Formats: sequence, C-alpha cells, structure tokens
Amino acid sequence: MEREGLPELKNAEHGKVITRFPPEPNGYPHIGHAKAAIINSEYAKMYGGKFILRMDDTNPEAERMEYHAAIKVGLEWLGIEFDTVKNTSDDMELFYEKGIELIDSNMAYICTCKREDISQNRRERRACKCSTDDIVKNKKNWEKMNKKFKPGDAIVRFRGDMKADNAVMRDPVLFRIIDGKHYTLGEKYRIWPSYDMAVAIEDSIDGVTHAFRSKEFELRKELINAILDALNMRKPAQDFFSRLEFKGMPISKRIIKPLIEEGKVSWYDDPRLPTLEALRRRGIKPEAIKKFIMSLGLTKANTLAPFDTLEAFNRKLVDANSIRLHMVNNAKKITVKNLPISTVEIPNHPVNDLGKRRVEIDGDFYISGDDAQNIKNGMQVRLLNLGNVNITNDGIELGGEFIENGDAKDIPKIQWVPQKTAHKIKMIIPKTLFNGDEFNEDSLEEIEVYTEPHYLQLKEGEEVQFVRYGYCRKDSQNQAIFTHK
RNA sequence: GCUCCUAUAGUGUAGUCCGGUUAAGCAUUUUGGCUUCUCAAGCCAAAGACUCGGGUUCAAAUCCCGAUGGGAGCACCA
Repeated sequence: MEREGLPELKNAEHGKVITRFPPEPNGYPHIGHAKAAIINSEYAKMYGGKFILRMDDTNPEAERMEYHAAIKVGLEWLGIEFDTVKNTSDDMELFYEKGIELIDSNMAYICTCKREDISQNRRERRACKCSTDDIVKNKKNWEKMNKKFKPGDAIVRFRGDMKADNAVMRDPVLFRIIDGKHYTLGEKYRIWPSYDMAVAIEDSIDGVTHAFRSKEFELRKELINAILDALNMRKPAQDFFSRLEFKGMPISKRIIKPLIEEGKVSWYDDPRLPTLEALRRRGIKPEAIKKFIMSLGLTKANTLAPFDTLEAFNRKLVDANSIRLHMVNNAKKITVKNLPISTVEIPNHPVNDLGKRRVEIDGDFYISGDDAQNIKNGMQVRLLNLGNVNITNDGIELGGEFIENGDAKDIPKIQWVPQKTAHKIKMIIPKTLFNGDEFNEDSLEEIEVYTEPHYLQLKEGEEVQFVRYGYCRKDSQNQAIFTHK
C-alpha cells in the first residue's frame, strides 16, 4: 500500500480530530518548531479537523512579546493556518480552580522544602514531611503562596509516587511562585502552573484529541494522564516524534545567543542558522520545508537530518521560476574583436517563458577566473547566448575573435558580463556553523562578484540562478545569498 | 547510577503491530548516459542497507531473550 503523507491515526474519526501546536514564546522559531507545527497541522487537515495555536506562556521570566510576534510571523510564512489562537495564560483562573480541586481531594500538597532537598529526595525516592500535611494546612499554605511566601518558599506538588521508576512521577511540581512581569498579564498573577499542569488542563479543555510532541516529553505522558485522571477530565491521545536538527546547525538559544553577542553570527536571521527567518533569507521556500518534514515521517529514532535533502526539495520548487542571470566570480577581462552586434537578447529561462532581457555589448567582457584559467590560446569557446569566440591568450592578456554562426555543440560554454554595465555585488555563502563542537571560523564566505545590471531590476527576496554557479536569493541591490547549487 | 525511547544503504526514511506475496520500496547523495547554447532542471541507468549474538518457526528486518551503539528524563524550563 502506497501511503500519502503521515501514517493513519488510531481512534481518529473524520471531522473530529483536534490537534494543537503549543510553542513557548521564549525564542525565535526554528526548524524544530516547524516540524511540530506541520505534523500537527497536517493531521488536522488529513481528518478535516481543527488546529489550535496555543502560546504556552506560563513562565513570565522567559517569555517576551518579541518572541511571540516572531513565532506568529514564522508560522504565517510557513503558510500554516489555525482555527483557534489562544494563550495558555488565558486560563489562569481555571488552573487555580483545578489546583484547589486537587488540594481538596488530597491529590496535591504544598511543599515548603528547600530546592536541593526536594531534588535529593526525588533521587532517593523518599517523601518529605510536607507530603503528610493535612488538607486544612495545605489550603492555608495555598493562600500564603499568593502573598506571604516568596518565590522558592513553597510549591504545589502532585501526589504521584515517590517510589516510581519514572522520575517524572515522583511528586512533580504543579504550581510555583514567580514574581516576574508577564509579557501580557503583567503582575496580575504570581502563582504559575507548571508545564505539566498547564498542558494537561489545556489539551483537555481545548478538546485536543491527538497531541504530538517531540520525544523529550515522552516521560511526561504518564504524568499528564495521572493529573487528568485525578481531575476526572478527558485525556487526549499522546504521541511523540524525534527532534529535528541539522548537522552543525545549533537550535538552542543557549548556543546561538553567545554567538550573536560575540559577533560571530549577525542575528537570528543569519543564513547559517536553522531559524525560520534564516532559512527564509537563505532562499529556502516554505513548501520545501513542508515537503522535507513530511518526508521525515513520524519516527522516534534520532534524526540528524541532511541539509542536502532540504536543498533538493527546494531546488525543484525554485527551478521553474528562477531567472537565469550571468554572474562572474574572480573576474578576468577579455576583449572580443569583430562583434557584429551591439546588443543581444537573452531569454530569462531555458524552457519556461519568463521573458527576455536586452544586454548591451561592446566587446569588453568579464569572465570567471576559473574559466579564464582553462581556456588556452587557439581554443574556441562559446560565450553563452552570444556566440563562439576564438581565443587568443598570450599569457598576459585574454582576447578573442568573434565567429559568426558558430556551432555551440561540444565546445566549452562560459558565462560573461559586459564590463561597462557590470554590477558588483557581495555574494554570501553560508557553510556549516559547527564542525562537531568546534565553531567553524570559515562558516561564512563572502566574495565580490559581477553580475548583469538586470539584477537591479529583480525584487528583493527573489530567487535567481546564476548560470553555471547555483541558485541565490537576492538579499539587496548589492548582496545575494547563495542558496544551493 | 536509575528509568524510558531508539537501531534498515553515505544520508533520511517505508516495511516491523497482524512472520512468508519484497533476497527489502522511496527520496537524497555519488557515478554513467540521453536531452540541453548552464556544471540547473527533465528523462534513463548503476552503485549501496535489515547493529551483533542466541532462541522460536517449515519460514524472521518482522516474534522472544541478551549484548552493544545512539538519544532523552531524573528543573520551582517548556
């Protein structure tokens, strides 16, 4: 059986599937976000269901509007559409209600132990004294968390199982005190639900039927189910997929931030990064990302994806409407005599009708240094779209004589740019940022090249193919970024 | 250390639940050819894999046991 796209879901009814993508607005969106968003959104689409974007914003210390906005921009660029957009923090009152319910039913208690002690007890699978406090005392302490206690003084813990093999189940945190200013709610609340509490409640009340998360959350599944059971709430099906990273391209802010601060990387849109913004600048199309991610499947095996697969998808997308332009690198001069014409019309694409451009010529050209080295005296070469030339090369100066009606078959073909109108641009070539753990000091190559003046008429962001060189994205009038071959 | 997840060609995957129909399909990569006024695209072809060791069975990539490699968790981050 041939399978289109993602594997079938268990217990999925057409029209009734609800999925969600819950990013935390604590950084710029990257390829990993794209994977989670695309998989969840594709499943909703596949079953004619609904898809929710939920900003998971329950840690005021980490979250910022800047990131919130960047995530929205990134998702829009990817072309992902949502039926509902919400914030986890919209439901603070509900979290409190459910939290109190857990305390009332003795499924949760307030713990006032020191952080280190809690950690050690977890490791040693020992309960602490607080776990035996009665409901009355717990309720009193809950009130105190609102004002009297300082951050770190007290937390609400779920009554799991301190002896459990799954360490996540050893009385995990449900609520903690954070005094920081939340990016949308300010100082309205200071008791914040933990990830597990928030996700459990949210997925349940949002009607999420299938939740797909990356593998590092796998151990949380048991806890989320336990919380929901304790509350008598509906449980979504949970499944997991491997994290997506590219070789040598760090995803974590912990690594990227210092690079930016040290000036080793310009910003989150530096084309060497796997952020969505960077991929966009580099010339990768959203559709290519989608196809690429779908081709990865739902495996739980670790993936260190090869960038060239992404490039292959992109090349196929971009080829049909990338204008072909001449560009020369490491330019060498050549003067061609006996040119019978002063202008030549060149098609913008070999097979598709993308128009033509008129190029003025006077016999003085630039060609690429590599080509100049390979052409010998007496040789015949084809100046692409122009005609054949008999080369004279005395070792110092390159010259040539135009041959009318030369046959293009079986002779070297090279691209050229008229000296008079040549437009100089900077070509940026992104390479792998890291070799293992080593920062690659040569990860960004910049070269000065000449291109046809027609380049100036292209829109910014347009993809072009520099003939015999590769696909590049116009970054500005004076700069292009190498996308791939 | 404990627990969980995972293991198919250079790379990424399909197949593994329900053992035989596939001596393993697809994509990428590499190489060769056709086409072409590009070293692109398109078309054709070739190369290349079931981690290891036991067991069950007429039959195992698929089931069981063990080993080994890789990843994750053991946060008042998500």
